[in-house]
Amino acid sequence: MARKHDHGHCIADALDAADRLCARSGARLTPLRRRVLELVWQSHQPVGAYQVLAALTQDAPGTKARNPAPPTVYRALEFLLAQGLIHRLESRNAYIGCPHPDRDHAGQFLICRECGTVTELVDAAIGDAVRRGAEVAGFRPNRLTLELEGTCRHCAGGSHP
Amino acid sequence: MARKHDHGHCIADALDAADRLCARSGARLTPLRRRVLELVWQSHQPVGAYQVLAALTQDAPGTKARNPAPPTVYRALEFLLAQGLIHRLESRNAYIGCPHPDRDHAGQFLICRECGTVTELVDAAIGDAVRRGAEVAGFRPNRLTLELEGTCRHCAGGSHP
DNA sequence: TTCTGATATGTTATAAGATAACATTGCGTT
DNA sequence: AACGCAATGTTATCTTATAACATATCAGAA
Repeated sequence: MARKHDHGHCIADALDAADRLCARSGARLTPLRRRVLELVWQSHQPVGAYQVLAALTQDAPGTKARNPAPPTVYRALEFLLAQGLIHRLESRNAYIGCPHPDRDHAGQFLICRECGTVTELVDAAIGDAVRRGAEVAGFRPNRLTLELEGTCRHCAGGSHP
Repeated sequence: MARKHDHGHCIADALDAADRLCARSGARLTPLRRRVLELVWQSHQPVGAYQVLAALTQDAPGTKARNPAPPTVYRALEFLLAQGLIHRLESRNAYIGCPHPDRDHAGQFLICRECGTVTELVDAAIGDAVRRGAEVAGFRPNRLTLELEGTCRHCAGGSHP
């Protein structure tokens, strides 16, 4: 996540991918759900459910949802999670868009303390190590939560301290 | 965590270790904090802050804290976390006693969906893999959250299904 | 011993995150 | 048009967590 990039492109890509994925799977990416996905993608920082709610509330009053309530948002988020279009960051109670919703994967996240940017990792070695560790303990794994808090390349790097 | 074990022993051990650790470090393990630690150790299932609060409320009315409020509990939990005596399970918003508070380690947890039992792992291979993955991304790691949800040996095992 | 400053705890109020339960809408099918 | 189903709206409430300020307690200095 470079400091400067065409984020509009990120959003457009994500929405396109979502359209394709849902078209293929038959899942209904309704305008509301699509809008929530777009809002979650506003940045590479995780977004809270109530931030999404606030943004929805800002939407032109002419829109369907004139005064959305929490369940509206949580239901949309739930749908997007189920489709693998977003992830939930447990350590932050927040949500973030998934950059490769097509691939099946456990979320592994690097969360920067300085700038809040979250980078998703898909590291087979980590997955393997975890699986092996679980196996030794006789544990049959299902869902992995892996969140690493620290300092990202940009915030640590000498170029712009 | 076998189905049957002398859990009183677990608790006693944990409290002893806490006493020793705090004595050495100069941290003040007050009666309240010690009591909260004891309550967190009531089981090998994670315990919520409000469960601790409820238990504290049950304590003999003669005790100092006749009607404790949330901050009382959260402050004690915060202290125990800082001393490494307990861990927080982010995916559950709950707390669990640390079986080896002396060792410096990142929390790696196996959480059973069936029985709720949490086992703490200290797996160097996992830690290494994560560090390596972070390094490749130019990320300087600080705090690791690793929680694996699944089925534990006992609940999966054929002996008592 | 008494004072004092720091740390710990009490108290009140509220913020933030999430869900239960039921009502309504909208859309495709028959 | 009538039905059935999925999505959304609505109201209320629950759980988790913290802010802000008051009081108490303890260790060490005077």
